Amino acid sequence: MNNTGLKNDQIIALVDCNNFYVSCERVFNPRLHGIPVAVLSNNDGCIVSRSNEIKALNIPMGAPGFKYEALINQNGGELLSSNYALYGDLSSRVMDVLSKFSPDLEIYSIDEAFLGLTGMRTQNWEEWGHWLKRAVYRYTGIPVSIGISRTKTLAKIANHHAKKIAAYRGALCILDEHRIDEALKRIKTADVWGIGRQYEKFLKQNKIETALQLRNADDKFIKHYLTMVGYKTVLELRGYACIDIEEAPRAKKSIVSSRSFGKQVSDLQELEEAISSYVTLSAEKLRDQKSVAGHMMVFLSTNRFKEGPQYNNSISTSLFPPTAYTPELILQALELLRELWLPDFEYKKAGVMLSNIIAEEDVPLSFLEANYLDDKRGELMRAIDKLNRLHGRDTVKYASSGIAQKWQMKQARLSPSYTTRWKDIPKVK
DNA sequence: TCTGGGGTCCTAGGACCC
DNA sequence: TCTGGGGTCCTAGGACCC
Repeated sequence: MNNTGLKNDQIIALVDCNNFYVSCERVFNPRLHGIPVAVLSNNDGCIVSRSNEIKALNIPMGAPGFKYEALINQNGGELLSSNYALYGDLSSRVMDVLSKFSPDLEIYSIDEAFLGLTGMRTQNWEEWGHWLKRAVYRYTGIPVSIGISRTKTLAKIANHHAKKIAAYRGALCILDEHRIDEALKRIKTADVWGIGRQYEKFLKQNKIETALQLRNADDKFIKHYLTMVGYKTVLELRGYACIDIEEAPRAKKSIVSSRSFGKQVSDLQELEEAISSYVTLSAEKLRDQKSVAGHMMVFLSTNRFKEGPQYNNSISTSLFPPTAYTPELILQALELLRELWLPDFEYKKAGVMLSNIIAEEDVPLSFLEANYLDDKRGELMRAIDKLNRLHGRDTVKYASSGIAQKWQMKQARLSPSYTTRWKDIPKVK
């Protein structure tokens, strides 16, 4: 809740990249324009980004790729592996452009940002939105949609319409009551930010189907059944800002690294390699935000879509003193894994979660155990992180992560890393 | 053959204490 | 006969987000 909790004169824009991963692929591969294109999740599993042509074929979000491969091919389309190096890089370019338009920028996800516009002067916000949209496209090649209103939740709704209704040409501003009512009337509760499938179902049973009906719902009823979180959503629909723009990203309270394997894995040693890679990744993220973890969990599971004996289990340990020293974390994780592992199962996925995360400087003093940051171990981590940042991930890696890595995920349809790897830079002939 | 990965917040209920 | 009531901390599970 912000300080006032009162109806406000804020102006907030939500900028959302259209079909982001597909749009990234199209920036460097013009052949993909105008044909159905979908991008798959890790391990070439589910469809996580769809071009409009894919949506027109009624292929749902999250569907397993293999089920729709034939249909996509028949329509001259393409299925691609996800290329996060590319998307991450294009995302920062988009955010960079946005930061020139307002100092008040919250990067909400890889393809979305809120812009605080309060205090800016313009006669026509929609015109301003179209101008911003053109600028982002010109500098990055990424098409975006822009919604402008009084609260984040309302800006999301404006954005939704801007994207869906062609006449708005990608930007919509809803500030006066009449326009807000019109926008809310035309949106289902499930399309409201904060209302998911369960709440939609529940609300429908109670004759609340549109955002407008939700906004007008009884306070007590909402608080009781949708908790305070849902109540804040309703207040936001009424124009009371409850969710502030956060310019600085908050430190993570938990960090998970997990992957499905490219094949079934039974062998303990292969699992050890995987776990050790995941720990390495998690610890890097931990040090990136200048934190240490006080708790670690390792988990392991079989393929839930396959017949046969299932095993799905986890085991955890406390870390004292809390640490981000990779070798120590690997040691502990492997110990946990050996306890967790049972022979004769075909494993499909494993992972590591670090939690009880605190800032480096908040590590309690201990007479028994020195803080890793204060001795050679800290120096080592800083040196390795620097090398990997400079020369690419895994320039320096741990022997326990293995060389062969036969369990690695499948990425059969990966596009080149046009912007982040020298040898993949497109050549102009 | 082939079904992702990474987060947050809130609440209820149990354990424990006085 | 009569079986309190409040506080805190922790965890598991459920809702949501991208």
